[in-house]
Amino acid sequence: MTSHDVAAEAGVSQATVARVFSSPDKVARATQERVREAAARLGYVPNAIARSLKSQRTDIVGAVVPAKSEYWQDVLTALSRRLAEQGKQLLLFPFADADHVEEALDSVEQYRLDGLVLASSTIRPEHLVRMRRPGLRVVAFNQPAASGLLPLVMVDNDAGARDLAEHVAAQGIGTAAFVGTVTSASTDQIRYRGAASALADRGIACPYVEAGGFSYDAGYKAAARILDGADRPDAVMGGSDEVALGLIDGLRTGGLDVPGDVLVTGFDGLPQASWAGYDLTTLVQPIEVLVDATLAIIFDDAWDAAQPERIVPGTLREGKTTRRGNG
Amino acid sequence: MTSHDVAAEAGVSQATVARVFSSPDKVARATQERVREAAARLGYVPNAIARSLKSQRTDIVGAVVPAKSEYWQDVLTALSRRLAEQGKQLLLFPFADADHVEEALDSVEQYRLDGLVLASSTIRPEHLVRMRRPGLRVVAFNQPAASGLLPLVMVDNDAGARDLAEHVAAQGIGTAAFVGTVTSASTDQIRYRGAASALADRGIACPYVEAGGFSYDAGYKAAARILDGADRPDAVMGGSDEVALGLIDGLRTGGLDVPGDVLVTGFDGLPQASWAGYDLTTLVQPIEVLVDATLAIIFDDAWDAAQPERIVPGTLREGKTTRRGNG
DNA sequence: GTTGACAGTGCATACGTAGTTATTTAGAGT
DNA sequence: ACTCTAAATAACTACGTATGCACTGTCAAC
Repeated sequence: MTSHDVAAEAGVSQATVARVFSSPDKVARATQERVREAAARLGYVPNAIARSLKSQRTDIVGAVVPAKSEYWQDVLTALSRRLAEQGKQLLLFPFADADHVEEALDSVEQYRLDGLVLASSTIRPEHLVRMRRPGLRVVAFNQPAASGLLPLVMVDNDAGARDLAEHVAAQGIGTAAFVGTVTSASTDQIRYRGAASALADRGIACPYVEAGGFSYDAGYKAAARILDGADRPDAVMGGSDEVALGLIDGLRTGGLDVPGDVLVTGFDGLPQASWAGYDLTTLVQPIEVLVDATLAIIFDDAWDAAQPERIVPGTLREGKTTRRGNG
Repeated sequence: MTSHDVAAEAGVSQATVARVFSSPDKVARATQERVREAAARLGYVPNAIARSLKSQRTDIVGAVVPAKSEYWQDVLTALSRRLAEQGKQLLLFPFADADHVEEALDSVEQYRLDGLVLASSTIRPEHLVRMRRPGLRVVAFNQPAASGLLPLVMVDNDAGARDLAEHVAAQGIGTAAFVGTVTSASTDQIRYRGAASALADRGIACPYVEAGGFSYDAGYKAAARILDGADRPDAVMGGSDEVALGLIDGLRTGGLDVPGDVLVTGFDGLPQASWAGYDLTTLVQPIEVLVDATLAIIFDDAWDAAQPERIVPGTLREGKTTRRGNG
C-alpha cells in the first residue's frame, strides 16, 4: 500500500498524495478530501522509512544509556514523552557495562538520527569525541567529563553536593563519609569534592568510600564496610539515591538506626527516595528542565556551532533521614 | 559518504561494496579487504534507513508500554538487551495513560517495524484487533485479554496467585484481602480469582480492594483504607509488587508491624521487592524466558499463521513479609 | 581442446517518498 | 477575446541500498 496506489484510487498523481500528508496547505481542499478518503479506504499509512531516506531526517533521537539504572529510567521516560509530543521517537541504545559502549555506538552510526543523547558518566572521552560527526547533534547528559568536547546539559552537581553537605552539617554532626559509585564516574568526583569542600569549611572530615557500582547492592555492601570501620561517621552521603537506599538498608541491617545513629543523604531525587520506608533527604534533579534543554540543543539550529553548557540547579528535598530529632 | 563513494575509492562497483557489508561470503577475500580499507579511510557506515527501504526489514522492534511502571522497565531492559545481541533495536512507544494508546499506535504504523510488543493490561481489545496488520508481527505481553486475538506470552498468573495464596494460608491466617490495581486490568482479575479460589478452598474469605492505580502511591493509600475498615485482615495480597511495597509502607505508617500483625505478598519479582527494607514474598516472573518467547514469535516464521499462547510458570520467592515467626 | 560448473563482479533496477520543475487550469483585468 | 498571474497538479528525479541477471575468467573433468 503506497502513495502510488492511493493516487490511482483517488485519480491524482503520487506527488499530490505526498503533499496531502506532508504539506496539506498546498493542495486544494476538495482534492485533499478525495485523497484522504482513498487513503482511508485502502488503509494507507505513509512510510516513515522512505520519508526519512528522501528528507534526510529520521525524526528519531537516540539515547545511549546504561541498561540498568533507576535514574536513567526516569530520564528516558521524560525524554520520550517530550519527543512524542513533537511527533518524534526515541531509539534506545542500552549498554550493559562500559566495555560495551563501543558496540552501542557502532549501531548508532548506522541509523541517521536527528540527534543523540549520550548518558552515563562512564562513557570515555575517546568515545565522546568519536561521536562528533557532521549532521549529528550530540548532547552529553549529566556527564561533566564531556565539558569542552560536546554540548553539555547537567544538574549543578557541585552546588547540590554543597547544599546537602551544609544541610547535614547544620544537624550538628562531628564526622561524615561520602560513598561514591565508581571513581571513573565524573559526576561522582564533582559531588564528592563539593561535599567534602563544604564540610571542610566547617571543620568536618569526609573520607571517600567507593561502593564499586551504581546499584542498591553496591550501597548495601558498602554499608557493611562502614560498620566494620574503626570510627563510625555521624552522617553518610550517598553518591546517588540508589546507593543511598542500599546504604540505609545496609546500616539498618547492621543494627543502626537511620537517622537516629547515622544521617543519610542521596542525590538524584528518585521516586523510590520518597517512599515512606526511606523518605531520603536528597537533591532532586529537575529532569523536565534538563530534558527540555537537551532537546533545545538538538533541534534549535542556533546551537549549531556553539558548544553550549547548560548547568541547571537542583532542589534540596529534606526527608526524615536527616531529621535528628525523632531518631 | 555512500557506498558509491567507497566503490570509487576502492575501484569496484557499488554492488560489490554493498555485498561486502551484507553478504561478505559472496566477495573474494582480497576485494573485501580493499573495500573495507577504503570504507575505513572515508569513514563510511552503511545507511540503515536505505537498507530498510530496500530490504523491507527495519531490524527494529517496537514496544507499546505504559510510561511509568517499574515492572515494564525491567521487561524493556531484558528485551532491548536481547535485541541488541541480534543487531536489532528497540523503539519505544510509551503512553501516559490508557487514553493515549491510540496516539502511540498511530506512530507505530508509520515505521515499518519487524515486530511489536504490546504491553500493559489496559490496552483495550479494539486496539488489539486494530494491530492485526499484514507484515507486522504483534505479540501481547502479559495481557490475558488478548487471548484469541493475538499471539500471547504471559506468566501463569492463576497458578502464581494460587501458589502465593497457599503459601500465605499455610502460615495459619484467618482472613485475607486482595488489593488489585484497577479493575480494567486483565492480569489483576486473574490473579485475584486465582488467589480467592485457593483461599476459599481453605475456608478463608478474600475480599477485593481496588487501589485505583498501578503505583506505590496507590498501594500506600489503599493501606489506609484497609486500616480504617472494620475487620483487619491477617494477610494482604498485592496485585503487583509496586502496590505491595506501597501497602507495606502504608501499613507500617499506620502503626502495624509487617509481618508481625499483617502478612503481605506481591506479584512480579521486582528488584525493589528484594531490598532488605522490604524483602517481600512475591511471585518472580521469569522475564528472560518471557522475552525469549516473545522474540521467537516475532522472528520465527513458523508462527506465521498460528496464534500461539505461551504461558510460563513463575517462581515463588519467600521473603520475610510472610514469615510470621519473627514478627 | 572442449565443455561445464562456479566463483566473482558489474549493470540495472526497485524500494516509497519529497521536492524541483514543468504544465495545466481558473480567474481577473483590460 | 486576449493576456497575465497565481494556484493546483503532474511528471520526473534523487535519496542509498540490495539483488536478480548477465558477463567474465578460472579450473576440473572428460
